[in-house]
Order: sequence, then structure tokens, then C-alpha cells
Amino acid sequence: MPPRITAPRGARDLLPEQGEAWTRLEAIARDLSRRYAFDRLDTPLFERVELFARGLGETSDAVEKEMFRVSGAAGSEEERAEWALRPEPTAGIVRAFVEHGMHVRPGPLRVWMLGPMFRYDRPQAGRYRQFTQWDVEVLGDPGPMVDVELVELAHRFYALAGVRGVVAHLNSIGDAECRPRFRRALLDYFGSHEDRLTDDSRRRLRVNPLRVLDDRDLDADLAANAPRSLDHLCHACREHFSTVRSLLDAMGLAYRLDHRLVRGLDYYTRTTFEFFVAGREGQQQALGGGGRYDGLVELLGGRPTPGIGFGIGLDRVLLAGEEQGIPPAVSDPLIVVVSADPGAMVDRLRVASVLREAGLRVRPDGSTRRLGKQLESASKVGAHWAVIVGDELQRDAVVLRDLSTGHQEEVELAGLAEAIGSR
RNA sequence: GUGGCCUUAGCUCAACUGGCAGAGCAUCGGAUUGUGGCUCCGAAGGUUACGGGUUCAAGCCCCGUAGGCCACCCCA
Repeated sequence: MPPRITAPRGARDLLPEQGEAWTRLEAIARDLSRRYAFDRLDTPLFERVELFARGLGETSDAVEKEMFRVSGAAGSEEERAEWALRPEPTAGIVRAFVEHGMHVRPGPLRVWMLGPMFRYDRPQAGRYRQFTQWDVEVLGDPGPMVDVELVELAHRFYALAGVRGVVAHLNSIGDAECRPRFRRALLDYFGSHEDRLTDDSRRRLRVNPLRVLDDRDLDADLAANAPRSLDHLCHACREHFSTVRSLLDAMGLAYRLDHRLVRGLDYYTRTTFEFFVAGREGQQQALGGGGRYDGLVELLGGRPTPGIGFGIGLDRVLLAGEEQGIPPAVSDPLIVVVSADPGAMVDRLRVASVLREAGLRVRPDGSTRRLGKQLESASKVGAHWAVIVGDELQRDAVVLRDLSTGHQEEVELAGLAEAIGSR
């Protein structure tokens, strides 16, 4: 026997029994996208490495150590890995925005996307090399109203998905004008305490001082006394953030200020947020996150255009739901068409066809087993109804049996779908 | 990328000190040719994750690899 081939590390199969739950989550995402007036925009699963390097920042973890690289066919010009599977959606969407000159479209562009993202890190529960994200982006809207609209949208998604106790962590990390000052303050502060930093943080201090705040090994007092971005915001950023906060309050949306929330990707400016189940913040289980990126379009060669968006990890939402004991998703009632006559294949197909025409969910039993076996099998696959095709067909009728009660009666074919639908 | 724990049938797990690889559930068939869920009988299902080593003998001991999980790291 040849060696067995298994799924790639960190990638999973979606099994039939999980399908309904995924379909339900995706349906919520699609419906909310529609209700909040976002239009669908899909970009390729892979892009040039250069796009992510420029967009997310050379020193971001996503680029520095998690890039899932792909190359062209052996012998092709692209045999060297020049592409990478997308680690996040924003860079690709902004690339498309610039490439297709979408800045000339009327009004801010509001788009959504749903699909797999890839990061080459070490898998763990809730952390996969391929994971699915629902993403929304708004380009050309400086806010601050839209900032709050997005936080509200995310909250609504979690509520509909049935995850309770989701809390938004919020921060503002300034813009091109004030961020350099904040950066310098961090450099001065951590530079004078360099002996108390981990090796990793010392390295970060040189390449990206903001991310020292991400270090969870940071001594408590060192962290508590560290410069806060909110204290270094320029006037415009301070105004922006203050309006965001008052709008959140007015909308009754709870949030927690998190001074250490700086986000791992360099493109963020001003408002940043991450969503957690309250009390589980420490366990690397962010359910979603996002923020404003007012400089990214320009960075990728477009005209200066503000942007904001978020991504929600559906895998983790599903996990959180399971942990909270959310009842499993149920599918539509199933009807199985059975017959004692092995030759009645056409009859079974025709009856099934009639029911499907009426929108019902039907699987005909194609076997030649005894009727009892067919009914048993129907029960086991979870059918609610059995339609028994037999001699009654000469009178244009079949027997409709309720598999949960055992009650059955002869029903005219013409009224069968209605008879099922009315119960 | 670092450290730790784990891997036996589709699933959950047994297998004494290194001595014939098993059970329950699930699947399929029969008892029962137009009436299921219960019961009884039977079948099928394994390179014990993979590769090597020690041994008369390895699921068990040793080494390596892969995968899963946990803690880091980071994020969704």
C-alpha cells in the first residue's frame, strides 16, 4: 500500500457535519455586508511578496517570519518564490483599489470579502496556517463616524453568531504627524531601560519601537509607565479619537482603552481595535481586529486616501461559540424517497423531482434493500419524512410517513409537497 | 521560530515486567420480500503515524521524521 497522504500541517478539512455551522456564519457575514451597504470585492489568494512587504511593513511578523511563499512551475521564470499566499486581505484590496482607479468612483468605497488567509506559523488550536476571514474595508472616508460604524458592525456580527461577552479593545496610535514623536518618546524611554528588555524587544526597539509594547514579558511597572500614544496625539488625531469615543458611548457600545494595543501591521494609523471574549484576552484568541490606515493607499502608489477596515476570524468565532455551548446549527427537514420495488427507480426519481421542484430537501434511496432497511437507513441519516412509492402510484398517490411519530397516510402526489410543508 | 506532552480500527479507549493486537460505539449484511428506531446473529475494518535501531521476540525500550495539543511568540 502506498504511504498515506494527509492534509498539510495547519490546514483542515471542513467535514460534512461542520458544514451547516459554517454556512450559517457565512450567511450572517453576507447578510450584514448587504445591510451595511458593502459591495463584494474578491482579490487573488496570492500576490507579489513585494506588496505585503511594502504594505504590512518589512518588520511585521506577518512578513518577517510568516510569509507563505509560492513559486511558479519548475523551469518557469517564476520558479523563485516571488508570490505569497495572502496573510491578510487589506493589502490586496488596496492594490485593487489603486490598480482599477477606484478613487474616481462616487462616495467612499465600501467593500467586503470572505475567504482563506495564510500564515506560515506553528499551528495550535485556533491558530491555523489556513484560516477564514470575513473582511470589510472602507476607502475614502476619513471618519470618525465610519470608525464607529465598523465597531458596531463587528459587535452585531458576534451577537448574531451567538458569541456572548465580546469586548472591543480600543486605542489610537496617531498619524504621520504625531507618530514620529510617540516613536521617539518610546525610543528614549525603553532606550534608557534597555537592560530590562528581552532580546527580542531590544531588536524591536531598533526596527519598530511601537511593538515593544506588544511584549508580554515587559515588567509591569515598565509597561505602566511607558509613554502612551494617546498622550502624544496631535490635535487632529486627538479630536478624531475623542469623537470616536463619544459616538461609541452614545451608541451604547462598550469598549476598553488598551494602551498597549498597537497592532502588528505597520499600516495602521489613528483608531485601532481588537475584539476578545471578555476574560480571555490573554489567550491569543482575538476574534477579530482592525483599524484605520490613512497612509496605505499612498504607500502603494495611489492618491492619498484614508481607509479603515476589520477582519474577523471565522474559525475562532466558531470555536468560541462551541466553548459557550451554542446549539448546533440545524438544517432543513430531510425527506427520503423509498420503495419496496427494486425496479421502481424511475418512480423514485420522479417523486423526488416533484418535491425538489417545490424547494424541499430530498434524497432518494437508490438501493434494492428491503423496505424495512430503507426506512431504518432513512432514520439514521436524520430524515424527518419517508415517502413510500408503491402500488398507490397507480392512483397517483404515495404514502407519507412521519419518521418521528410513525404516523403515516396516503397522500395524492399533486398535494404531497403541500402536505409536507404544512406540518 | 523556541520548549514540553501526546499519536493503537472511522470515533472513544484496552493490551501485566518486552511474549498470539482487543472491546464498546459507528458501518455493512442476515433474522424480517410493503414498514424503521429495540433485540439477536454475523461480516468488514490495523504496515500499532512513518523510518531506522536494540532484542530470540517491540504497540511497549532507543534515535530520527511527520502530525496534533499546550506554553512562548504573534495574531485572526
